[in-house]
Amino acid sequence: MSDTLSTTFAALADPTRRSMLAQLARGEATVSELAAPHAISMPAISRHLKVLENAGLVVKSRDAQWRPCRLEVAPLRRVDDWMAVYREFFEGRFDRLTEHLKTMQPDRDTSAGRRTPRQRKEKRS
Amino acid sequence: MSDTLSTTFAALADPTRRSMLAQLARGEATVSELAAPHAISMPAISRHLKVLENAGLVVKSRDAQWRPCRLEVAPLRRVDDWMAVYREFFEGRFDRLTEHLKTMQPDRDTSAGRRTPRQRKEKRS
DNA sequence: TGTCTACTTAGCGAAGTTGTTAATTAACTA
DNA sequence: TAGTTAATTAACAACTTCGCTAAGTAGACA
Repeated sequence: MSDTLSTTFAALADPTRRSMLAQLARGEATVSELAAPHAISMPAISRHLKVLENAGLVVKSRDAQWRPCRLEVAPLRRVDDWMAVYREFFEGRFDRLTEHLKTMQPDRDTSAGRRTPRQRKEKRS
Repeated sequence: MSDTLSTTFAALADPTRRSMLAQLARGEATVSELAAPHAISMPAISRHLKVLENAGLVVKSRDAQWRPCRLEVAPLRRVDDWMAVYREFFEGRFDRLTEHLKTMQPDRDTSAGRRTPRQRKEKRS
C-alpha cells in the first residue's frame, strides 16, 4: 500500500475524512473547526487529519495555537487521471473502448493467464 | 465504512485490485487469467476479487469450472460524481469556487466549530 | 470411477486501522 | 506565575486486512 494512488484511495475510504475534505473545500479550517461536526474525540480527528496529510490531501500551517488546514488537490487530480480510462465506459464515448476490445480480445487464449492447453468453450452472444 | 463510496474507495486502495480492474477494462477474464500477472497465491486473488465484487466493481458469472469476471463501472461513476466538487479546483474553472468561498468565508467564526468566544487573529494575505 | 483443472473456504499470524482516555506540549491571557 | 485553549502523543482494545498453506467443492473427461 506504499504507492501514492493507494494511499490516496485509502485516505478517501472514510466518511469522516471525506466530510473534512468537503469542509476544507469551502475554505481553510482549524482542527477544532474540522472536529465540530463530528461526534468523535479530538485525538481521533487529529489522526484522521494525519492520514489526509500523509496522503498529501491536506496541508497544515501554524497560527499561534491553531493549525489552519488547507485542501491540497494534487492527489485528487491523480485520482481523476486514473479515472480517465474508466470514464469512457460510462460517458458514452465507447469508440476507443470498442477499438481497444477488438485489438485485445483475440490475444486472450494465448496470454499467460491460460495455463492449460484445454480450450474453454466460447459462448456465442 | 458501510457506505458505498467508502467501500469503493477501500476496494481501489490496492494496486493488485486496480491492476485487475485495468485488465477487466480490456475485456472479460477468468480468475486464473486475472491471477496470472501477479505473484500471489490463488486464494489471495480470490479474496481480492471478492472485495471488488462486494464493492460492486466486478460481476462474476459461471462457465463450467470457470468464473468469467466482468467490470461494472457504476461505483466508479459514483466516485466520478463525488470528484466533481474537487475537479473545479484543478480544472481551472475557479469561477464557482471563488464565488463559493466569498459566500462561506465570512461565516467561519460564527460556525459551530469555534467553541471559544475568543477571536482568532486574522492574517492578511 | 478416478483424476485433472478451476476456484473457494478455513484457519493461521503479522500488521494496520479506528476508536477510547489520560497525559503532554505549546501558546495565549489574566 | 497560574490557568485556559488548541492540538498532539501514548497506551490500549477491538476489529479488519492481507498474505500464506491445506483442504474442500464442482465440473470436465478418460
